Amino acid sequence: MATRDEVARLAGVSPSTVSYVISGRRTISEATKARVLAAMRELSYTPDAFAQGLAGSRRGILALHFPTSVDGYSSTEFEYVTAAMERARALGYHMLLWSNPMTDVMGLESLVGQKLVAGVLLMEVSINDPRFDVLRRAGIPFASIGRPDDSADLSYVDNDFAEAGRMAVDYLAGLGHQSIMYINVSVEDQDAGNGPAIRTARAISDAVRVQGMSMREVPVENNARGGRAALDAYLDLHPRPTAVLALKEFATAGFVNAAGMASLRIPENLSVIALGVGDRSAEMVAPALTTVAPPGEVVSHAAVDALVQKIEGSSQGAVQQLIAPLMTVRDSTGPAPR
Amino acid sequence: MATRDEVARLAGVSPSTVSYVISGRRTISEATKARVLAAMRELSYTPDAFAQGLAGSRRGILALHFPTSVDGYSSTEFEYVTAAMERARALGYHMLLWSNPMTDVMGLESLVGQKLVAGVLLMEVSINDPRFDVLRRAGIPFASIGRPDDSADLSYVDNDFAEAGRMAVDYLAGLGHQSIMYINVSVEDQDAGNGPAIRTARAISDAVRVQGMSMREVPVENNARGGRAALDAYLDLHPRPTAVLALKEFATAGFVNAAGMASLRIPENLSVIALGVGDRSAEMVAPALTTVAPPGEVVSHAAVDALVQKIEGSSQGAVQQLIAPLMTVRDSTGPAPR
DNA sequence: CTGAAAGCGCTAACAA
DNA sequence: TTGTTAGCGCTTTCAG
Repeated sequence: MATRDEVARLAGVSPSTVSYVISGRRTISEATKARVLAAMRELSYTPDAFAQGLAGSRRGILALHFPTSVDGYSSTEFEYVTAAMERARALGYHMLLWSNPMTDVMGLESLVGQKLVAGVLLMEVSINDPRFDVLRRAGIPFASIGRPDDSADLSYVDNDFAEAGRMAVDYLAGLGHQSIMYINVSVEDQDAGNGPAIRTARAISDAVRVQGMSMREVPVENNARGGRAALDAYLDLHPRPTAVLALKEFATAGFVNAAGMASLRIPENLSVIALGVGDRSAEMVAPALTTVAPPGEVVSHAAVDALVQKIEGSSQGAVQQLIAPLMTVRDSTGPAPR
Repeated sequence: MATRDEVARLAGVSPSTVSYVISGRRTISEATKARVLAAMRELSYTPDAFAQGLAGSRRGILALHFPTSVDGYSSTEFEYVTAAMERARALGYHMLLWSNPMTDVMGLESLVGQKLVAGVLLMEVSINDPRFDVLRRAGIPFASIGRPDDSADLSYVDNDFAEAGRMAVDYLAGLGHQSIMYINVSVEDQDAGNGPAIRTARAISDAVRVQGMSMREVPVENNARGGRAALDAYLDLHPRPTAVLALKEFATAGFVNAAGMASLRIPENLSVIALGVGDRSAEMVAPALTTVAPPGEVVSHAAVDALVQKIEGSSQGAVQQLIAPLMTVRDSTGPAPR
């Protein structure tokens, strides 16, 4: 691989001139610029990222912290990752996928201490997430997809759970449903401070109250077994709710499939709305799930934008944004049975 | 952030001594080692990754090239990514997720030219993948999950499609099935050189011949619509096969769901085996899919190991490994109807 | 408009 | 067992 000095020699200019035609931080005559560019192409020169990082301040890598999860990942979550990646690329950054456990505070400190990355984007943020303190103390730019409870000075992008809950409940109310069941994440997850679960529960119970409906909440694990457990819980309810709101896609699929086995007909006997589930997952299930979810790329894009703004100092203060959900009516919802 | 020189000063040693206690490339007396370690902790020192990369040879980052796909990603594919990430971390490397289109040869050249990454791991490899030439020419270590046709000198880890096809067909034969339909990827994907599709088709048709069975092949897009199209094709067949082998999870789910709508009973009327589909996806569908697939982490782990061996020169020659599939019998297979 | 030169924070060869 | 020093390939200030 050619170095900058070789390019300079070939072009008959000083090394710094080569740097300046690349960075554009100095006006260069068209003539020399052309010669330098030609030399660069001739030697197929690409600046060494480590040398650039050491000498300058610009570090062209973002870290995306996607903590390991026991439940595994859904394609919905993956959509966030790929969208973030694409946005980072569009803005001229590489994306380092970092998946240490959320509690690995030391690991995070060390990642940041290496100064490898220009900023950190956090995913799977909990209500009282320990990572914010670490990052704040380290003085590195960061932003998050999701937010903790104390988020006054933070840059984040999050789903508008309040709106999503209301939208789902209002839609069901419009179909004549009076009583719903909410399939929540497991109690352990709730205790761990799962923001989406907590905020969604709040939004739903508010909306239910406004509509004068009733609601039961059932916590289950996010897998097929959890879905079956939710169905068992449902069957034990008297009277049975006519609609179900569910948060996680594996549990939701499990519930719907178990309902089918039990000869419950969706949506004739029972309507189901999946919250926060992406299109592909919604269509893997029969009947295809009606969903209320934010467009995944919008969230990721906004979050990457917020992080980059912090890094490049192109904005003062924190960027805080709630992304409005979209409702996609598919085949799992219908009028309340009478 | 503290630098190495500050640590040295605090510990009362020379800067290089600090480096040597970190790298262990020199024997240091217990006394000074202890003092240096203490100073490092006191200043919470972490070596600067860019300085290390520039000065030394070791660049602690691997790139995982996961090309963007129009069909979106399944959770099965994501499992490969997360498993690779975990393995990289275990071996002391960071993982850069790189998702430029597969045809972006210049982008790949530039990534490599930056010398940011110590090696590249390729995913979604096609039969005549252009990336290998680029990497070979650049002289950078690389390995792949999947393999091209001309793979003599390459390091790769791939699924053992021949074995998978045989395993699936033999199992169906044992259940008395005589005639099967194979849901392949789209013709465009096949033309693009989709290795898994091509090798699986070959394996199945070989196994079918050996068993004296008959087979029909139907190419569809990997989404719910494709699955429905596959069902239409199935219903047009006379006589209808009693078993279906399918390659992609969204299409498979679409097929199974459409079959349910058409009152085809699985597995009573029709058995379905999903090839290469992960457990979570298999259980999102009703009935849960019998699968033949390699353990995803095994593939990724082996591939990362192969790459790191190339980087660290700890092995001569190419590492080539086919991972044996596992069959998980769930609810979508049963005896052939009579 | 362009060049010279001082680092950035390390690794590793050389010297003791 | 430890210290000294020459780079690694760039960015950017200081000088023309």
